[in-house]
Amino acid sequence: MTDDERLPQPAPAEIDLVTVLHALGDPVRMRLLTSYADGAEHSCDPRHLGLEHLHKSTVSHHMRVLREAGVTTTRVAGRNRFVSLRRADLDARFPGLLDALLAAARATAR
Amino acid sequence: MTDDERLPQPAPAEIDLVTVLHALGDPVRMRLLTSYADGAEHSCDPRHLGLEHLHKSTVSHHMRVLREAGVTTTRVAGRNRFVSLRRADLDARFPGLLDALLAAARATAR
DNA sequence: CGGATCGATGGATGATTGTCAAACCTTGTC
DNA sequence: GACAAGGTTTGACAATCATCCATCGATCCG
Repeated sequence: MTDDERLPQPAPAEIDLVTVLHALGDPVRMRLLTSYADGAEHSCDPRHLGLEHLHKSTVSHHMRVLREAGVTTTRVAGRNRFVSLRRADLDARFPGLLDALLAAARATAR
Repeated sequence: MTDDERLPQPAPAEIDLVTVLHALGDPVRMRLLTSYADGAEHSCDPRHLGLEHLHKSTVSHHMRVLREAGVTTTRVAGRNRFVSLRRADLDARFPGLLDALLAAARATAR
């Protein structure tokens, strides 16, 4: 099976603010963040994310940046990856930041 | 005289979230932000900012990035520039974001 | 087994970026 | 006017980055 493994990610205490902001300072990754705001797990398919124009390897790259920054976590299940927000870890380390970011993204994206 | 002019900066409504995050996704500029958190005006001298190791033109570059992102404003007075946070504009556009960022920076920088 | 699917990986490429150095410009000072 | 002071601008250079393409690995399905 090899289910329920996680791709490499920083420990909660190692999440660095500048690294997180750098990760989110890109329109594609900000788009991914807003997709993940529902708290659910998401596949990596660009077509499910409003990123049809991007190559799948490019999306894979962006998801790696988010994961290595500590923004997301990726669960491996079979040949699928399920990506979700590390909301609890982020809220614990940077209280209010994630909510402010998501609110800002929602307010300006329409 | 030519006092009290401002270097070019985006209008409040033009401040873009991703651009702001991109600007702050750099350790030097995050350091500048925390310096500006007191709300006061600051000179551009690297020695007044804990950036003695950086060339003055490098600091000038970083301050330009912050200003063009809408994070700071620069008042020209004689041969001096006075840089300060655009706190009101940022709070109006992204409520809670600046406070969360500064709190996060304070919490992790010591 | 054979083929298809999901996604990661490695290489290549063009664009962006952080840094320094040197020159420049404007303003204040002698 | 000559010179110093505070910053900006330009050029150069190395490093990083976003993107695509091709390939690969593992898993699931007939």
